[in-house]
Amino acid sequence: MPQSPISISEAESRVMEALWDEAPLTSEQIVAAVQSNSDWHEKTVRTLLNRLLGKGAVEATRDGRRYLYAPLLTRTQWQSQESHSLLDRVFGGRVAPLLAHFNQHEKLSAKDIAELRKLIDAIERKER
Amino acid sequence: MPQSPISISEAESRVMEALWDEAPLTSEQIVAAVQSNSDWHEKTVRTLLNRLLGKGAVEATRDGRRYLYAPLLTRTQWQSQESHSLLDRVFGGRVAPLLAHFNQHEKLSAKDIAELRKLIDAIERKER
DNA sequence: GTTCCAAGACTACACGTGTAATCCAAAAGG
DNA sequence: CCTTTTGGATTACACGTGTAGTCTTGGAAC
Repeated sequence: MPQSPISISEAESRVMEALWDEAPLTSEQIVAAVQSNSDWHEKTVRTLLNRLLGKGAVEATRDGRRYLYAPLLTRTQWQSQESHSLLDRVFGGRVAPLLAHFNQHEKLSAKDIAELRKLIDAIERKER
Repeated sequence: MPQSPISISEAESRVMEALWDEAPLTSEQIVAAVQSNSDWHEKTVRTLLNRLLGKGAVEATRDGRRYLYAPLLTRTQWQSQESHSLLDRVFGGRVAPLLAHFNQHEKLSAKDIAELRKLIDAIERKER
């Protein structure tokens, strides 16, 4: 259990993504990875990385004169937090209304639907 | 089509909820409604209401010496915005991984599952 | 009419966040 | 050694947000 839920900002999550894809990384590698998907200044990325350190979302271990950074907050933990937050804030905490919303107001591709059916089937099989 | 997507904050959405439940309302009624679910100061609620006005998320029509407030941004629009944002930011824009996440990492109640199955069935019937 | 009051308008202020620039120390190069 | 480089630490600053307080103006009450 995380002692107290670590909350990260949108921009910070972009930096985490780099580390979730591969870790540990040097700050230089992180900067490069983030910049491949954005046009942020190197300084910006380093600032975000430091804030993540301060929040305890990543750890830094010395490696010679640099640090190697690795995520402490996992992608799954973060996805849970964000999903929960959306569900509670916007859909009264229930999953079905969320999906219903997507069905009625967003486009679900045929592929989406197929995937969802598979999932439900799998869930139900396990359930019984 | 909303001219440019209206973005509202978490606190502001609490005020919108009052208006989504019932509209039009006077500011006094809004304050009362919001305070039934929170302990915010009346001034706070009025500030949020004014910010929503400024953003074009609500409209105010004069009624004697007061205004009657009504939502312009609909609950459905807001739910779409928020859902989309979560999906794009956190799940690469696809619905199935979101549901898969809930399945693996959150608890889906039997009722959730039943509702989901019904939904998928309904969707598929329409689809073919 | 003058006074008082309430609804709304305007102002306040700290904190997080986006977005960097500057400062510093130790390694690397000469 | 002295200088340059470079990663990291510190500082900057505007904007949105949470959370109110103060100001103002047009009726309501005398």
